[in-house]
Amino acid sequence: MDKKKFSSSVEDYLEAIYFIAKKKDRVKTSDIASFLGHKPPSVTEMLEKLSKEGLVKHKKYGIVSLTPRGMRIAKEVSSKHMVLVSFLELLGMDRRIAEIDACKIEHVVTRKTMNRLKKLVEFVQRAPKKPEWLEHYKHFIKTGEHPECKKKA
Amino acid sequence: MDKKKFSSSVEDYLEAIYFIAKKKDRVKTSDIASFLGHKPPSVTEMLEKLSKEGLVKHKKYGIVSLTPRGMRIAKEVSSKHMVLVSFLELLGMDRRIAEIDACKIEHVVTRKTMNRLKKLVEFVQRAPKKPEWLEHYKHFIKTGEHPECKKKA
DNA sequence: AATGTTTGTTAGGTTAACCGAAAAATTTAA
DNA sequence: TTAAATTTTTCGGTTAACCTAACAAACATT
Repeated sequence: MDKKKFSSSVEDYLEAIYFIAKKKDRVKTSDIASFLGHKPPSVTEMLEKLSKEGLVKHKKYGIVSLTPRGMRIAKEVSSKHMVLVSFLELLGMDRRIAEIDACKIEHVVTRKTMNRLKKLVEFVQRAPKKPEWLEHYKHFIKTGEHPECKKKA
Repeated sequence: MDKKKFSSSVEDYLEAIYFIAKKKDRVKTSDIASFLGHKPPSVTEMLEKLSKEGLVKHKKYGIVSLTPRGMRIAKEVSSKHMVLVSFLELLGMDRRIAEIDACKIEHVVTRKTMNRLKKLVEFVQRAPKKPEWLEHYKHFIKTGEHPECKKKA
């Protein structure tokens, strides 16, 4: 239906605003700039664009908020982010690296693949007991060997 | 040491040249253009750039080839691509979608995460027998239930 | 070898997303 | 409540990667 494709950059801004708004009630240009590591003029410019697109509410020199549409997209991106981080942590990556990858992958992955990864995370989380294969996998990473392949004694 | 970061676009061009060269001995501007879905002038422009960077050999109106450096990068990207496709197929994605995701993710994923995914693919491929958990996972995707969680009879 | 077709390059243009410097608005504080 | 400090915007630039239209080179055919 309403599946307009936004740039990585647009998604990053919306996600940033969403994230900042969870902690501070007034989101300012400078908050977004420092969060994203950009300079204020870039933020002003992007806010103008997002505002025209109906994704944020922002008047000159005022505070920033997400419109319902902006919020919906921010939540979608943020949810991809969380799934990706969980997935990578499952594989035993540090959270730090997991975050770096998630921030990139979240913008390019298809919905179908995203769903699969989400299912995988759920599959593991909802398993009745901690899955053995994950332990075996981690063992394989260290040693290059399958635990099942016992050498003859 | 020599870990210069190239744009997704540069990586795509190198990968395309590498791919085309596996089938045809003479890689031309138009081959690259149609492979990538770009117009010839864009290709000419990029070839100039890649040539200056020492990644391809190309003289006006001539054929294109990868330098050793270009080849190394092309192979790295292509190998990421293959690992990603294998991984996604493991999760039961169609090859078509797997390809789409791989083409995007290959440019943004960190080396560490790439290695983990590669290990996962190897872990499954080299398992002594087809891993049960993968069947269970696919069952979980369909039904939302863990096969182990048997209901009381 | 002249000519027409195909292919590749040049030239000029667009868009997205960043930047720094300077100007303007807002906020703080004397 | 005015002046100073801070924040935000405006303005003008830059870069990467695409494009179209026009031109030039290469190729293929007779």
